[in-house]
Amino acid sequence: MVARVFAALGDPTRLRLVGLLCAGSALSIAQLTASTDVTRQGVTKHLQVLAQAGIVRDVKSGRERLWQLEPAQIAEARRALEAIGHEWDMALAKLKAFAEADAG
Amino acid sequence: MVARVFAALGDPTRLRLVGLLCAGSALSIAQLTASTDVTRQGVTKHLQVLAQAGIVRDVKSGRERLWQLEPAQIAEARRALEAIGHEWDMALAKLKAFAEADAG
DNA sequence: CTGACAAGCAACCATTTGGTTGCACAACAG
DNA sequence: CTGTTGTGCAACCAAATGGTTGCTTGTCAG
Repeated sequence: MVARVFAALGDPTRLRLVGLLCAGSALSIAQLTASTDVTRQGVTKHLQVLAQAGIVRDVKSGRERLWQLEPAQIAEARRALEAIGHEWDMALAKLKAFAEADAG
Repeated sequence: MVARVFAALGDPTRLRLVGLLCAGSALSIAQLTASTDVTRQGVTKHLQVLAQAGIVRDVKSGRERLWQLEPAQIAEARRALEAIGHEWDMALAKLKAFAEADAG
């Protein structure tokens, strides 16, 4: 469900985490915590929300757990927004054509 | 804040309301309620959330209140997702170039 | 083995959210 | 004026959310 992806992105802290991860390198929980203003446990919870939405993926490496972006769901959300915008544009064009036919 | 837009879209009922409204015609609360499975008050609350995110706008007409899409915020959210995808692609290209230089 | 560091697990808490019901109010039809 | 319809407002409720603290577990260095 694409709504889950939007919900996962609808939090400033999580959006910041995504922003950090989209730079390409996989980051540990401790590293991500250093760039936010919440606790490590809070970051863990946010990462779980993002993972459940399919936005991030974890890879265990030694004693740390590295997180990286999984851009497929983000691309799907983007397509959903494009569809909304496109449908809206079509409706506007139809209204405009109707108004011009009415005036002419 | 773009996070508010994502949060507003992160609910199935609200996403359905947006889908109904992006067809172009402004709809009343009663009309929108008929296409969902929640109460009229529930729809009203959802519309308030969407309005606070700048996604919809209301126009009073007689005794009813018509709602229509305001696609500017949706376009901005779309641009945010595009930026994430783009930054991710750039990082991937950089990694690939590094790997090739390492191999060659 | 011992210590230090990364992370997990569980409990707990306040606030928000999604949803309801009940009632009041405004506007149109007769 | 009376009834019907569309909406608003407020209270209320259960569940989810965002966040914390405390303790345990696992892994690496010396």
